[in-house]
Amino acid sequence: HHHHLAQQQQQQQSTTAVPTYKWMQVKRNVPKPAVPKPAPSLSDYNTVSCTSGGYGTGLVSGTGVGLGSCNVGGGGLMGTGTLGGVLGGPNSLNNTGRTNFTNKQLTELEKEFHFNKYLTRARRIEIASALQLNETQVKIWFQNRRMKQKKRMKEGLIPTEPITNGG
Amino acid sequence: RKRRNFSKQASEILNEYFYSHLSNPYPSEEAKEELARKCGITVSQVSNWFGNKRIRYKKNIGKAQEEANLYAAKKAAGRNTGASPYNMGPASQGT
DNA sequence: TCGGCCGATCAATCATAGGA
DNA sequence: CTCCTATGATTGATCGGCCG
Repeated sequence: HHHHLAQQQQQQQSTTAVPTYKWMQVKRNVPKPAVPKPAPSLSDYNTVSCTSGGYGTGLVSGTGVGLGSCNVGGGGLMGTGTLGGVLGGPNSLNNTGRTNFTNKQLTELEKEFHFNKYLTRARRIEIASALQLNETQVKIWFQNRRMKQKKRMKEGLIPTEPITNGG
Repeated sequence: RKRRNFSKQASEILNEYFYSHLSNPYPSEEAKEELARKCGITVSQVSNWFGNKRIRYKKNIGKAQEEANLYAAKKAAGRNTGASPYNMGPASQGT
């Protein structure tokens, strides 16, 4: 019940032709598909090509797409983080822009999570810096983590460790 | 850990709901609970199923999905003469 | 008005089950 | 048994709504 409207685009009478509904056209602001830069210049790395606009018929839920396209090189929150690691960061960005958290990073994050489920600005900065992640990355990770634990509680009432029942 | 495919019956129920609400295949929490009960799976599994279904349907728009639609459409039409299995509120559908 | 959180969802991917 | 596809689960990241 949010960005999805059961709005019919076209109602075809023929049974073989299915109408295209809004939800089928919903395209999300997919993260930046990594930076295909085999020859990263040591100086002019400022030219971050973001896929701003240009979705054509795509129904990007975003409001006035243009700035939120790139999750990296943004502003405010992520100061030195730079998710995409424009400077050739050690992060494991996937071809799709999805960050591959390393075991170490996950371990640290989990450890912190056990310490406290919520982070403070200061704490976040520390962790982000320590793990070489974006502040946003850390924030989102905790966000997802909380939701995950909540889900676990709902199903098996067992926080952490999805023990496989032997039944 | 071994993943188990849902029973034929469960898949049937889920598909019936999906294609019966193709215009808005976003079951409400309540509907999910109902589906979960009828399918013998958890609500999360129902959510996963719909999530996968929606995404995969989109990836096949123009292929065989339309055919699948036909399958359920007919089915729903015939069975709805009495107690329709889609009595659950979809997700803020209609007014 | 802005940043953080929640709940739901997306989109890509992993690992396995099932069919030829 | 092997190769390929279908399918359930996982998860980083996005969307809209709400709150201080």
